[in-house]
Amino acid sequence: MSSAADSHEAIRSDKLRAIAALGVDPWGHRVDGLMPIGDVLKLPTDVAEDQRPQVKVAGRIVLRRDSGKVHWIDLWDWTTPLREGDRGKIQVMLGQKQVGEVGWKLAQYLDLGDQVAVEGTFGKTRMGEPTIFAEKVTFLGKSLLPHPDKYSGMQDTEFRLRHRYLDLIYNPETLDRAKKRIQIIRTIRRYLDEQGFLEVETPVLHAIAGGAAARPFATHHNALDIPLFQRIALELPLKRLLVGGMERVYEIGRVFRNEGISPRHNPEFTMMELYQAYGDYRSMMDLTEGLIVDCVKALGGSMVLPYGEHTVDFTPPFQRAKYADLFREYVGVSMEDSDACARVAAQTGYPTAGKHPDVIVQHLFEENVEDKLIGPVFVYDYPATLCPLTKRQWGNEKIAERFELYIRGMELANAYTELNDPVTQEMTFRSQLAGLSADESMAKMDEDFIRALRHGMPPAGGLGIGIDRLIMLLTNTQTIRDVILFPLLRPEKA
RNA sequence: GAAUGCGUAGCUCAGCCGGUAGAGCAACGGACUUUUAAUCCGUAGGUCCUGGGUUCGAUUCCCAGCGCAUUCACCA
Repeated sequence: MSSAADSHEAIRSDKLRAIAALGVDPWGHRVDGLMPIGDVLKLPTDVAEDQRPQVKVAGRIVLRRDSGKVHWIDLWDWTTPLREGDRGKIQVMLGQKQVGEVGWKLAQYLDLGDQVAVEGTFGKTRMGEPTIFAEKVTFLGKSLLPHPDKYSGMQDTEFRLRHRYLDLIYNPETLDRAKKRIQIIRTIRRYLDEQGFLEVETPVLHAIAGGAAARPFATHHNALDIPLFQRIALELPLKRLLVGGMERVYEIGRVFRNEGISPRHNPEFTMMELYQAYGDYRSMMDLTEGLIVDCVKALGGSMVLPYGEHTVDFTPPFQRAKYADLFREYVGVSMEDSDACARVAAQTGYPTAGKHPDVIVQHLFEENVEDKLIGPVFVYDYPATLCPLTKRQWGNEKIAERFELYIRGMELANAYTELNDPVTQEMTFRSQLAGLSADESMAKMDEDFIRALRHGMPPAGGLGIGIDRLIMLLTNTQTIRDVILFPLLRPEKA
């Protein structure tokens, strides 16, 4: 006997043919009048046998017990998380006398992973288990490959990511997170819509990948014979819309950065950016707080959510702290004292020669402050040179009107009073370009954007939120790959 | 990109200080009309990630490669 002839797949294929030989389509067809299994499980079971309600459900066979003239299968559909206590699925009894001749033959060919619909009465067994006593079985689809272990499920990270469809079935957290993600994004849309923002769609393919300092993915348009880049930010097109009089706009969309992969970085991720005419970074703080509080509420109620070994308290108002104050507190010197900063940086081995003082300040901030920011805390008033798209404070050119929202050391939101002065904007673009190495400086100067600003952009506040990281935080997920259904993996070898 | 760890049956995992491998579940055959990770009897299932090296002999030791994970680097 060769192993191939004996394989799970071969055996299941044989069963599939046997099912077809019964005159039953092994790939199923439309079924009407189905009830969600979650709803059936809520029906009362303590009724007399002749009073049992008639039900009809469809789902996947996740467990099977065969005891002679009666088979028991556990059916699962997406309305009930698998493995949650013993109510994660519904038990179905297939009795030889009850399901008819074809139904009984069919029962002999059922495997874990197959999909069936059953009709029957709903009650409980002698042992008190809620059960559908099947009168009719309809075959809906064969699983030609065996499913994961019914008890241990799937543990291997790579296996889970490469078989997300199985992960969704056997690890309830996966489906739960996917649902929560949808709910959070829906909440953001509702919140912004209520505030009068318009959701817009801007191009993914850019001739110039601007709006952030990141390496883009490059592609090529054949008919025009031009290089194109996938967007790395939403900012520049949205601000053009501000110039065009669209006073409150936002976009929730995928951006792409050709950089490393880590528990917090996926090459494509989802960003929300919004721009509000006549606002500033302080109006963005209020809006951000309201938005996140709404998302937390949408998930169920508690304002204190677990994250890893810690908790995060989202009860408003969030703390607000000046960058310079935090800097002095944790670094021990004033960020305006360039010599002192350089000295502290040099002590830790950081090369300071030729670096702009603000770059050194930023380094020290990242090293000494960021991971202390348990938050939620709005850090505001940044050193200006770090923020090329941000308006400077009126009367203090060294300070940029910007904040970042930190929670558990993660940057969750980033907002500015937008720079609407085309002359300053062009200057900061150019000075930034001058500091970039050759491969980083690819076509970042967006002349058309400057031209748009010359036509007059209203003063405005702008906000960006990394949606994936927000969802990580709100769903207690430690890796971005688990809030994205299909994170990038190296392709399997053939 | 670097360091470390991991890769064994469909799944979850043992094991081998070098003598070509085991368990539970799944599968196959049989018994059982109220089971609950059903139980009982029996059977089969493996390129021990890939390629080299050392050795009489490598799944085990060594080297290289591939994949994944963690940490770091990169990353507004």
